[in-house]
Amino acid sequence: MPLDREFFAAPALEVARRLIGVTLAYGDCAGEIVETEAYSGDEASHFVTRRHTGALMGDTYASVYVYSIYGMHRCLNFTADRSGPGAVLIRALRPVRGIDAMRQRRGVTHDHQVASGPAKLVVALDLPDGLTGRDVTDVFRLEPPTEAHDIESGPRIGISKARDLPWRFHVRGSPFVSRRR
DNA sequence: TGGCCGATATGCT
DNA sequence: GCATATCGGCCAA
Repeated sequence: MPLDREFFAAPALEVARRLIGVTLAYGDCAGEIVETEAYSGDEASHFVTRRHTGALMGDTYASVYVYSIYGMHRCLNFTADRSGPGAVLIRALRPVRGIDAMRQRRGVTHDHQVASGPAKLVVALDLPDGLTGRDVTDVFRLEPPTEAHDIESGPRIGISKARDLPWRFHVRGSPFVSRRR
């Protein structure tokens, strides 16, 4: 049974934690989510720093939110929280299906470099423009974990504000997570 | 309308 | 470890 919209109605922190171990499928490709970050109304959140485009975080849950950064990268989020601003950034996947195609699009040889970063996974999955605002469950298929994972949390990566909040989650010891700076 | 900044990735030292 | 590519979104003016 795939996850439904209501999975995303919970606060972003809870959704971020619960997405670890979920298998994300798009087209012929799929990967297990091994790293996420939660954003809500905090100072690092696009709800604050991109008030117009980030309004989606307050207006919706279970919507796709893709943003671009540094002119050349795009990152995938799912909005969350039915009663407040929330989104979860998908930061890394362990490739599961369509691995050859993903390797080729990324121009890498090893599985652990295919989707070990938020912008990398967008390239690996070959996500098109125009997904923002679409219903998550219409675009992706999300299968819940079959096993429990050892989940570690820590500060979010690449932000200058609210660095103290431990809102990043990842599978402890996984070689498929993004590398810390 | 211009200038600044960023939830990044990569390649070089 | 550090520079840098490259541009959308934001706000001040």
